Amino acid sequence: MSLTHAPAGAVRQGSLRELNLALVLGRIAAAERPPSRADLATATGLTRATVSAVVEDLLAGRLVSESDPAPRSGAGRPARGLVLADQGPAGLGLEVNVDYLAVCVVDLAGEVRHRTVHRADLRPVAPADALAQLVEMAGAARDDAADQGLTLVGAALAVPGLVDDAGLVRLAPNLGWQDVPVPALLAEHPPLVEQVPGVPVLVVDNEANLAALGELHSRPPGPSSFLHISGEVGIGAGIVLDGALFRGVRGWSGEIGHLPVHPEGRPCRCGGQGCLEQYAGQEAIVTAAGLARAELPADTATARLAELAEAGDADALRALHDAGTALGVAVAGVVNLLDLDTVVLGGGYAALAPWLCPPVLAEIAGRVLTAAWSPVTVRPSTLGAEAAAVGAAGSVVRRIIAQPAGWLARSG
Amino acid sequence: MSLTHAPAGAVRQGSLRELNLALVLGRIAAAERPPSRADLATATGLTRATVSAVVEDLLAGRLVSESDPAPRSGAGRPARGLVLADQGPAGLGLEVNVDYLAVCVVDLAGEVRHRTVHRADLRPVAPADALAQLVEMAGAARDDAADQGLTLVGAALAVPGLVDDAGLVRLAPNLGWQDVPVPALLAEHPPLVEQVPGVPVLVVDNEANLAALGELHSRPPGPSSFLHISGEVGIGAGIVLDGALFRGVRGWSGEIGHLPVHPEGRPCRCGGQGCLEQYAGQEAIVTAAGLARAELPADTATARLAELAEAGDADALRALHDAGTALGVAVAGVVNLLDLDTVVLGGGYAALAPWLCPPVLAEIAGRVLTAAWSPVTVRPSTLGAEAAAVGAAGSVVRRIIAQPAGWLARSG
DNA sequence: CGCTATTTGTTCAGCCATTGAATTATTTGC
DNA sequence: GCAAATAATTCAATGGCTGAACAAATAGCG
Repeated sequence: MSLTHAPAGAVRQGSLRELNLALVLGRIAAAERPPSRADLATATGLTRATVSAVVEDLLAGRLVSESDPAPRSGAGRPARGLVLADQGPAGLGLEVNVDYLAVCVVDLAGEVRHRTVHRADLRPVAPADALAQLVEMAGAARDDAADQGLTLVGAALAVPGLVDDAGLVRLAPNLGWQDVPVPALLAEHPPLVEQVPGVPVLVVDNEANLAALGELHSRPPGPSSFLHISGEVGIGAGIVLDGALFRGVRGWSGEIGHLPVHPEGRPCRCGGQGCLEQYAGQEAIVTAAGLARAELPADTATARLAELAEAGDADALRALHDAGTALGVAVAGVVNLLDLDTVVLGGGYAALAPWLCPPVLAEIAGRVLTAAWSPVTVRPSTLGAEAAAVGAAGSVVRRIIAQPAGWLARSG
Repeated sequence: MSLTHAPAGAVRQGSLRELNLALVLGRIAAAERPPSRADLATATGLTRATVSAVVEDLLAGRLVSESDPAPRSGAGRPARGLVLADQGPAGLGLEVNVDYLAVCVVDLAGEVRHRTVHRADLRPVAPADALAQLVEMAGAARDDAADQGLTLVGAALAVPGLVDDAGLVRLAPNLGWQDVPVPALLAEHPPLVEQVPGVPVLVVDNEANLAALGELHSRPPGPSSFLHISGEVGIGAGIVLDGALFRGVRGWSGEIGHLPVHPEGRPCRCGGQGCLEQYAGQEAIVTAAGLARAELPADTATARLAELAEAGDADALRALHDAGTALGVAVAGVVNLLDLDTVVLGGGYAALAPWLCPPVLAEIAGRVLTAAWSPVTVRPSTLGAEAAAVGAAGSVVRRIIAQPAGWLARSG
């Protein structure tokens, strides 16, 4: 699942071109402003002749296009800028969450070209029905994308739960899903995307992982190692190390919600005691703020909390402070362990960041060994509400950028 | 420091050979039994012709040698097995610890070909003097290695503390070192190793990191992702993910000793409260076991504890159980976060593993979300006392294996 | 013992992609 | 209008991989 580095396998004759296609395209994608062929040559270390040849392939495959020359001072023939094509391959992002379904389409440049959200309580809905609705939304998205000259080449589905390698959703507790064979259920519908060598038709992954990937690929480019925490009913984390998502041995990394913060504390539904989720999960905060859960559906709890805190409600402020402290204890442990310098608060935490950040930073300052020498940044996510869907779609186009040869082979 | 994947930079004409040299050599190193050229061809996907050419380079550079044909049943021309050369490049491992200096030499195959340990309390010794003594030991090691046909091509030094990118030891609290410019101090002595392109003359790193690398490269090959915990006076961890050591953003990962296990508990010298070190560090265990610290030098405390536990001493058993429980809380958090399936207890913990493992496993079973589906192994380190020195030397030869082109260019 | 089947390893012409130098293209500045 | 400067392309040369044919060395079998 690692997207950034070259294949560990054999380097055959043709791999050379494959690798340089990926190298050049990756540079174009990472550049701040449209680079010229000459820029790419100096940046990559290839000769201008090679870059020209590689770019010609990319242009022919409609992965990049020439832009207006970037204004430059000085003499000389003006450069022709290269940008990722705004037509061509695109990724389909899908998300099933507790209180909404989301579908979006992201193009090569990372722009969201289509977005549909359907708000509904998904807990009483059977998985097959939820997926059927998602497929319907995706069909409309594909048509919209086609009108914009985009071809969907892969899909990724975000779910709030544990997913195994085969795409089986083992357990999504807050959604009430257990052992749902998503790929099999989706296979009953007509295919949504075109098959391209090297790009899986469907990837199913944890929403926290995909939201973290979205953050990784957001513009302007941020750090290449960070922790992305999705605070919803449960608390999940996506761990990005050296520009790649770390999924763990079985793909179940990031269960930060069950880090013990008070080992002899409140029992948790996971069987443990004193898990973070019991102190900083949505329900814990709501309860601590003195709000009746019954009158607060999951999808408005966060907004209500932010509203109260904004108004200066003492109970809400105290609840958020306590939650932030518990979160800070857990984050301090993670930072001590992994030596990260950035923590992103996403999901429901994004809106609560103004009140959560101070106590988190305080715990980090007091508990992280190296905090004195190098500061840790804690900030809210830059992506909006359906970050996981955007990240999912983005993960598809990143595959094309990492391995353009497959797409080029397809389009002749 | 990532050893497995291809360079992220340009893939020039000659890189092809470089990559395939590394690929083939890596396969030879990883193989259980000496592979033939044909085996390598099928394993790598290269043609037999290419493998022959690549192997010829490796043979000419004395990185591999042909072994007696492996017994094989069936018809056909017998294969000639390829093994890593037992002469040629070797790595120098150095270690400064609280109570000993260690030097060792490891060959390409990972065999320890020389080992010297000098036991002494290093705390009152000035860093420059300690390093001078180490250099003297290393000189003898180099001569011994040369007699065996080995050429030292790089050195790695393990220290129990935080090291920055430049090799500056920022802080080694238990050794009493602070801001010690190790590379500058060693540069005052005659060079110990031959310069080889692509292999740094000296790497300074945390002992926990290097011990973890040693575990990673030990035979038979273990898992490619695990946590290696060095329990000494302080508690450090080396984090190996997907076959590569994860060093963190600044190289200071693995400070597991300061994971909060009782957030409002005992104050720690790091400024935090309730850090693991206060409950499972050597001093904490010794104190809890009712032993007077004064009469127990650091280097015998662990042995004494094991002795008492073996004899059934109730205080010692209770102290170890409590320490194991605290350790288990921290480890459970790490496993939840990173989804690892193996935890290795090294350093002083290795000898105490029989008493530490049960409570650690109990905490994991109770606190890890996925424990029910997939078990976590907790076991003592297979390397001996000076694991960090062996790992340090091993890290040098792994560089040669990952980038053989540099050595081959040198030896003509 | 000799023949065949089988597997290993090498040789060699062909080919693909990169290289580096020369060439063409297009602008700014004087 | 011309020189300087930068961008991009063309093209013969080169290095390394490929695939097929060939040589080498053994087991099995009559």
